[in-house]
Amino acid sequence: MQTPSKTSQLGRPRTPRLSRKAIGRAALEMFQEEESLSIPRLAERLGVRQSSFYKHVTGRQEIVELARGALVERAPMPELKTGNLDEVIRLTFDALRKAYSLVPALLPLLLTQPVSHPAALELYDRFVEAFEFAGTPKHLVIPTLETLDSAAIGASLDAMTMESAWSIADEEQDTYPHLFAAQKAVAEHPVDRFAFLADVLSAGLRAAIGDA
Amino acid sequence: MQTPSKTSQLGRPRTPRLSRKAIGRAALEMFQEEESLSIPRLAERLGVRQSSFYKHVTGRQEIVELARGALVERAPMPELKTGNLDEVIRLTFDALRKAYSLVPALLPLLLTQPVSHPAALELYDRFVEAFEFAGTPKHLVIPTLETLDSAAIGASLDAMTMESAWSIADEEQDTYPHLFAAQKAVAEHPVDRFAFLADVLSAGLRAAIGDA
DNA sequence: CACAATAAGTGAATGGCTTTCACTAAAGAA
DNA sequence: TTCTTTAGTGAAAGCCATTCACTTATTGTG
Repeated sequence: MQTPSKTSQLGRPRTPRLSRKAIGRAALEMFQEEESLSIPRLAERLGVRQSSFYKHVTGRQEIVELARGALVERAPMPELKTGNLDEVIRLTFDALRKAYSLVPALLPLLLTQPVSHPAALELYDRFVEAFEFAGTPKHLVIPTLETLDSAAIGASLDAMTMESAWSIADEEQDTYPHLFAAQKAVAEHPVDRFAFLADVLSAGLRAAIGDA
Repeated sequence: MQTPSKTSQLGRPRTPRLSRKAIGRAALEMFQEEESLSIPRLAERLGVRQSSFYKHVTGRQEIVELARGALVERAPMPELKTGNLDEVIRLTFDALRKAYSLVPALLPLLLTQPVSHPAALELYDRFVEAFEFAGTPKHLVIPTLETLDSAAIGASLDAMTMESAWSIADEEQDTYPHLFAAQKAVAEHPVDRFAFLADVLSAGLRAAIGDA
């Protein structure tokens, strides 16, 4: 008649097994490794049953938002205390694309819900501060940030749809002659997409902001 | 003993009830109206059982690609036979964003799979032709198109996450002072995001292409 | 023309998913 | 100590995509 040391799993555990932070981190990890999020599988990773999540979180969407938080916390915030607009543009773009590139599979989900995680809001708050410090007119700061954010997401997703965004079957090459030739041209003379985008954004934003 | 005129629904019908084109159109319509795609509900719309789709299509992803085709066919192709680079940039961006804005809910799905629908490939083929005609170096045409495409998608998605991409609770306004102030500034002095982006892209791409 | 092969639907089933809810047991407050 | 709240469990409901054996019509072949 031994004591039921058999960890009965039922009832409140002596030490908590879950927390919002742990959920966010595990979700991010899962996105990186499996390119998708499933609550049963996340539960398995955390040694817990699926229903347990709903004590900490209202649903799937909130888990995604926690993953955003975990992503931001992992991403290093650059020093932006320069007054140089070009530098702020490039550093911001680079910080964003580096973070996003870690988890391309998460991006479509991040895109469809507003940013509400405190860590993410704080990050953007600092970006805003830097743009204002660099002389951006107040009403253009948000559009500027949105532009950089979209561009960083687009670039990271492009990198995910590896190779090319356009998939042309061999026998169709003559049907789309210009597109096919252009793909060949860039294959033979590779262009660093990130650098290209950074140049475009830098020149474009400086022009748009300066004209204001 | 009357003949079983009761349309038995079983076996091959005298006239086809489905086609790839019809599926694509219905899927696009469903995305517009319900902001999501479900095969059972799509079957209901088309007066058919869910399993029927798999005679025309290999799976969900292919239905999404057919929706892309339907979207392209609905979108009007602009006249691009000008040699003016700025004009080509603006017309391309505008054509893309107009098409994407019709179905923002579809965009995250389009982003995650390569373009393979013939109508879409033909559209991009013509864009490529126009950029070459306007003097873009061959190896920069694809990066340029990708930039415009990402920007158009980003802008259309921003418009979907209505109001603002950043959701700050009232009691947190002081926690993110710069972000909050910037949001107020743009609210008081509204900026046309599409026009802003078009200006940025135009200036930026012309600079990047010219420098090549 | 007969008849085999193929094509287009159906219906039922499988296995995945998210979410809810009554429950249990521990922690914390009064 | 007793009461309330908290953090887990387990079972179930209701979605979803996909598969497969089946039926019936059409198409191709000798």
